[in-house]
Amino acid sequence: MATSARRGPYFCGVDAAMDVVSGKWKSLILWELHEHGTLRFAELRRGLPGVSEKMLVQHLREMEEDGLVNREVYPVVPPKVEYSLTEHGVSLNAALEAMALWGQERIERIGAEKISTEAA
Amino acid sequence: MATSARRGPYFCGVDAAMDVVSGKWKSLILWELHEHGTLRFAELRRGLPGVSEKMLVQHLREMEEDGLVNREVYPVVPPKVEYSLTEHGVSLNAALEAMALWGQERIERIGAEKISTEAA
DNA sequence: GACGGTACGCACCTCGGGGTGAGTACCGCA
DNA sequence: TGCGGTACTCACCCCGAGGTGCGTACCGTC
Repeated sequence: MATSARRGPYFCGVDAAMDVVSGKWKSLILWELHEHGTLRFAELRRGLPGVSEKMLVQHLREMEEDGLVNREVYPVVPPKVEYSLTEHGVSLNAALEAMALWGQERIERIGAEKISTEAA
Repeated sequence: MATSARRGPYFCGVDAAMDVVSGKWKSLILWELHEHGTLRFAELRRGLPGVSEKMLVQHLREMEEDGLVNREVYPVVPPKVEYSLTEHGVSLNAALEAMALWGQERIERIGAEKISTEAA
C-alpha cells in the first residue's frame, strides 16, 4: 500500500494491524513519535536516517488518515508542522512494544548489528 | 525480502521483528500454526485462501531458517511434511496477539469486512 | 544577491515481492 | 489408463512500494 490504503477485508486482527504498519518506515515513525512525543517534520526526518522526504510525507499522511498521528499545522511564515501520536497511535505502539521486545531478543540471539540513532 | 532475508542492521527491536514477519503471509502462517498446532502443507494452504504454493513454500522455508517453525519431513511415499511452531514462533505469536487485539478494535472501529476462513 | 532551511508536491525510474503456470516422482482409486 | 493428491521446484512476468531529484513560496542572514 503506502499509496493505496487497503482497509479491505482482513483475515484477522493481525492482518488489520499489519496493514496499518506495513510500509518501510511506519513502525519506525510510530516509535520515534512514541519516544520523543511531538516532533516536527525535519526532526522526524533526522531521526530516521535513510528515509526519503517523499516517503515520510506519504507515510505521515496515511497514518493521519488511519488516525494514528495528529498533524498540527501552524500557519507561520516558515512552515511549521508538528506530529504527535493520537490515542490509537499510542495503543498501537503499546502493541508494538511486545514486538520490540521479541525483536530485541532476536537481535541478541542472532547477533545482528543495530543502528543506534540517538535514543533507540 | 521473502527471497533475501535481511538479518541486517536494525533500527530497533520493532524493525527486527517486522523483518521476520514481513511478507504477505508470514503473520497469517504464524497465526494458522498457532491456532491449529501442527499442520501439513496442504492443510496450511487450505487455511490461507489466496496464497500461492510458491509463496507458501518460500515463506515456510524462511521461517524455518529464522527458527520460527519446525519442519518435519516423513520419508513416506506420498510426501508428508508437518509444520509446527518452535518456541520462538510461539513467543513471536504472543507478541502478535497484542497486535491482533489492536487490529480487532480497528476493524470494529472502521467497520471493515473480515474474511472468516474457519477459525479466525 | 545568493544560499540554506521549512514542508512539502510531482515526475520518473528501479527493483524485487509476489502471482501464474508448468513440470516432477510416486501412489491410490475408479 | 488416466486423474487427482502430496510437496514441492523452476521459469517467467507484472506491478507497485520506495528512491531520486527537481520545483515552490517564503523567510533569515551572511
